[in-house]
Amino acid sequence: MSTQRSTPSPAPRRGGATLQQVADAAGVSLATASRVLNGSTRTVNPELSEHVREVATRLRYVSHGPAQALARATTSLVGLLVHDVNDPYFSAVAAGAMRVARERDLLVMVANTYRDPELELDYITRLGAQRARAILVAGSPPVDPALAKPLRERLLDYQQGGGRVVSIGDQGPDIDAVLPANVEGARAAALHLTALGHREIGMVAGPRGLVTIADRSEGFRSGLMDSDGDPVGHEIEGAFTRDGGYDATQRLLAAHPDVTAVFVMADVMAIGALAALRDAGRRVPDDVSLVGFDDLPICADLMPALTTVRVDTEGMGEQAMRMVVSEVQDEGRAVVHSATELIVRGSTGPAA
Amino acid sequence: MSTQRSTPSPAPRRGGATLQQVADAAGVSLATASRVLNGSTRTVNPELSEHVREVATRLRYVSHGPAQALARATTSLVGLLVHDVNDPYFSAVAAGAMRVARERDLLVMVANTYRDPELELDYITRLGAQRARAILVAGSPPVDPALAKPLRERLLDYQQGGGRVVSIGDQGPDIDAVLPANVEGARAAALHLTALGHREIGMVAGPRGLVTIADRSEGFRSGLMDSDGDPVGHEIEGAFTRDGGYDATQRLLAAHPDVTAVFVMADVMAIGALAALRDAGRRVPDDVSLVGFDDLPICADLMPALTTVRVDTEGMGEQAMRMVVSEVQDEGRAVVHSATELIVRGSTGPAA
DNA sequence: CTGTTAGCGCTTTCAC
DNA sequence: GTGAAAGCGCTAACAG
Repeated sequence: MSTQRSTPSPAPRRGGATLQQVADAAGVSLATASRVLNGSTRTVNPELSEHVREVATRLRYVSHGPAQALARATTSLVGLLVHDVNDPYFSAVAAGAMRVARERDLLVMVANTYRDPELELDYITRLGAQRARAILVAGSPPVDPALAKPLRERLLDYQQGGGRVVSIGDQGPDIDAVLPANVEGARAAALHLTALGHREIGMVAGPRGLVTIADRSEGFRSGLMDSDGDPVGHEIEGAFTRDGGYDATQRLLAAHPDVTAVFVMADVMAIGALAALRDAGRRVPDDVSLVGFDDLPICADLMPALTTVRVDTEGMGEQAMRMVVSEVQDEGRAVVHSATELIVRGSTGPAA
Repeated sequence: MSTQRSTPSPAPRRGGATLQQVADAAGVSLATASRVLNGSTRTVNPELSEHVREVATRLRYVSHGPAQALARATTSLVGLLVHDVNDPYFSAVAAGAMRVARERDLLVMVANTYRDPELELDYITRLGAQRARAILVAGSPPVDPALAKPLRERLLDYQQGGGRVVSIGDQGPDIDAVLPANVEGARAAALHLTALGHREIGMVAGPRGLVTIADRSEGFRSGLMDSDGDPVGHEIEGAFTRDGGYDATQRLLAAHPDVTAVFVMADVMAIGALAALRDAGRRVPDDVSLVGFDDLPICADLMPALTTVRVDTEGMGEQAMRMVVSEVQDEGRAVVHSATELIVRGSTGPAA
């Protein structure tokens, strides 16, 4: 576009001085400058070192990440795949992960996949292209092996290329994971409800294709099974959002007006369920008891406060990030379990 | 650690094949392979192109981001500085920013600064070192120029190095910004309350050092000023969290038991305020009206639903990210305003 | 403890 | 339309 100049003017350098310039200005070799400025095990004469450091500061030297990555064949970048950062569940996981990333001097690239398999694959490729040192997968994998396979394979590819993968939720063999006790938590919720005398119980599920939901559903049913009085669960599916919960609850009430308790498999949805119950004129917990899952911070401030199953979301994020920087196990994959706990609050009470 | 080998075994390549290997396998030059595989304006014979593409796929070639960054002197990485991703306000901004980042094929590195100035500076440096193409600053800057200066200067440094900076909130001259109408929104809240007949009004502020809070406080006071009946505002400061709001409201009630309305300058805090009011036996809105700020999604589902000032958080995130990739203005900085709107719900009513 | 010297993988003139 | 070659900025042997 611009006219060619015969004397190539020294374009204003993009990122300050280069290491070479610092070395020259300090009267040392490139190697020495490198050693003092960018962490090396090799030791350098303290005085010289100090001098180089001064010159670097004066020249506003800033290391060139990409160049270092190229030379070192490794980066300090970690990818984090979430369904949606704007969902409190994932933002908590992200916050946990970032806390330890910060301690370890890692930069976190967050990718919102909107639960779109194509996007997920694409992001993994892009993170691989950036030579991210690791990828954290926070979203629940699909139950259907056919659907899970592409993701899993792409992850394995990436892993084989030298990257580390840690998943929150089971992505199958060879992929390290931290596993929330969804089954146990849901089971506890069921026992709680049946102990209160509930027999006709609604189950508001999120997308059944997700193992998270499948596990919670299964755990709840197993709890029902082991309770006296032959309690029965009526399951309905909804979108993984507030409105999805609202909508599903309406349908549940229409189909089974006699339920005295509802188990909603995610708090985001439970918020909608609470609204639906209210709009339907059902008092909580007097007419209908409500139990959620995840224990989002807002739960305690809902009216009534929501009984729910606590999941240590931040802790899982931290744990996953810790695994990323840990030594890889020689034998088999690393699996860490994260406990869940039933938190009883005001939204549950004895059956009417 | 491991014993030195005389024959340096060809270590399993970290990221699959290199461009050179693809070129060789395809029987073309490195340059040609580069042209077909990584976007170039130069045109290549369609057949040859197709052939190279096939070979690349077969060899599982994945471009090497850092190497490209080095050669091109530019990256597709953007930094996003937030106080805390786990705060719904920031996670919404992040979600908006990521949506357009995705459209533009940009990867977003998110940094949690916990409102720590040191950390902020450090992250900017690190993002600069990674040669991030731009930095989005989402957190409110400090009011005190002395405190704002280091951040501002670091940002300017980065910008001078060729990076783009866009801030949500005013970081001063030369830094592009998207500015939420905090003053106007707060003003509207005041007018709403005084119109309902309130005269003794509590103001629960977040950290007064932040311009966001200062603006909201100022706007509210100006609204009070322009109202009839000489309404008076009692301001109290609290931490920028649910508990901060709870605590500050308790103190407010103790100091000014006669308030009939409370304006809380952030919804996160308003959630705590609502609880404090409830715990103090004040009915909302019968005894005390409550107005928040931000319009977090949960507001509509609180009991009562919270009257609040809507801020287009996601929209601001989108806008900011859009500015990042837009042409830089030749003259002066780019500033975009984002409107706010009072949303009246159940938490406000006529003065007792 | 310090300097020399190969690259790391890719882009981009510049010739052909 | 295609290839050869010169780097981009830095690290890591290797030799002194």
